[in-house]
Amino acid sequence: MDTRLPLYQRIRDDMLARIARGEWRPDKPIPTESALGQEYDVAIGTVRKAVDTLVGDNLLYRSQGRGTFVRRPQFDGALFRFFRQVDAAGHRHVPTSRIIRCELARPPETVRKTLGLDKRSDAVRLDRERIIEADNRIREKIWLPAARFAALVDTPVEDVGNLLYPFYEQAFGEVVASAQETLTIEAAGAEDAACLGIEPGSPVVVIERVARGYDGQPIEYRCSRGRADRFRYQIDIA
Amino acid sequence: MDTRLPLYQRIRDDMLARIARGEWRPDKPIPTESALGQEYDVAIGTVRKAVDTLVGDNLLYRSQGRGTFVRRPQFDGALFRFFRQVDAAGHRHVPTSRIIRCELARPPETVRKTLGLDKRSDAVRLDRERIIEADNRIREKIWLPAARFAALVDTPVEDVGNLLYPFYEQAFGEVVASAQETLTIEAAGAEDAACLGIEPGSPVVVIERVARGYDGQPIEYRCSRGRADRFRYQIDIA
DNA sequence: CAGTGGTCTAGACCACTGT
DNA sequence: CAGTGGTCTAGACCACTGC
Repeated sequence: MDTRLPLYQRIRDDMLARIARGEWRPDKPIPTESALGQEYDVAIGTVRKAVDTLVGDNLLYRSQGRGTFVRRPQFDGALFRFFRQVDAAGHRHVPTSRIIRCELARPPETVRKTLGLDKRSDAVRLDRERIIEADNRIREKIWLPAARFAALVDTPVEDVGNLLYPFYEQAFGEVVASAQETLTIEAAGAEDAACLGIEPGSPVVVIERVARGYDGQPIEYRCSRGRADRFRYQIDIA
Repeated sequence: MDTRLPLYQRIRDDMLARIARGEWRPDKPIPTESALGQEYDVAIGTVRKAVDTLVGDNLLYRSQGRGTFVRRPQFDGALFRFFRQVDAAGHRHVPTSRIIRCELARPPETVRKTLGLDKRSDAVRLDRERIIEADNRIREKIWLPAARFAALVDTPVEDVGNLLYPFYEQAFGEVVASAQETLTIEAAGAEDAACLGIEPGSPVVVIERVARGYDGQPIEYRCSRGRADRFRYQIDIA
């Protein structure tokens, strides 16, 4: 505990650690402000300021009269913001997912480094196809650290739902709290072209994602490919 | 003034309006907290809370011992985040800009609606080429409301610098405070292919941007095109 | 040194929630 | 109704800036 930092920042850091280590779970209330004030032996205003910063960072949310709760991160849908998912009639499609492969394998060098694995360790490889529209699919190659996810290879694919992050939390207690995505364009190879229903050489959008827990440790590496002509991404800059 | 809103929110709204109408200018200090407390006839803590929200939204910044200042928005560089701008030696390139055309013209329907112009009004059309690397250029088509920017067509192009937003502020007092960008991929037409030095049909990244002032009113419509094979975009999701 | 924002406290009162 | 967070106040003391 760095005593040079203001009290409210030290309290903030401690609260963040309690979320990261799972002492406070998503959608569950944290102790009341007066209880925290007593526990940390500070005035309520100081606790409020610490809570304010975490609310500002979207890690907590307040509900007047009920309490303050841990935010459950919700961005499994982030990928779908990238692709048009509205059909001619204006209906939204919820993409379905199909797991093609799930096995222990030796990850490529870049994936190994990204996940922070040592040289000799295997990882769980998960290949998946997602169907946004009849003629618009996404191919995903996913890598997970075997240390935490090895049991996945023995899980029947029926037990894994359409969305992976809720499944990670339910089955392994791993909560994805943030992610970094890198977006590039490349020409489709023969295999991708066949899978995506386009000509070889047609442009393909490649989205690489590293998903991390509250503590910043990498949980998942994911590489998704889809046809570029159905791609649309919108961003607000402030 | 809606008296149902908390005091600090009403003060926040009023301060925002003072920024929007230019009473408080970028990089200039606003009145001290105690002065604002007297002016609004509230306690300093209430002013602090109002200022806190504006600092949180990045519209103000504090400097201890000096004062609180209006943030000068800085995202003219936002476009460059999209394209690789580091050469083989690791040096960063500052793109240069060349204005190709600057005239009054009738804007396309979509541009007219985006800028909120009525049917009969012209707009300033600005075509520009930006050079990121020797073989990587961007073509920009820019539209500006004639009501505020008509004098631009009589301005020598030498007076316009490499960056447009600082010029808008210096010459017209218009400050760009936010923007929305939409990113899609399309096949290069003959003209774009020639300009960008690629084969017709090659993939091109299209970035449409609407730039707005502090008050949310549209200031500029901009459409930029560049070769997709040099494109890279990185985003953090939290 | 005077003046600024930064931190921390203490307490009053209000608005909302669930029982 | 009791308990929660939401608003607002008032004031003490600290740390930094510029003259």
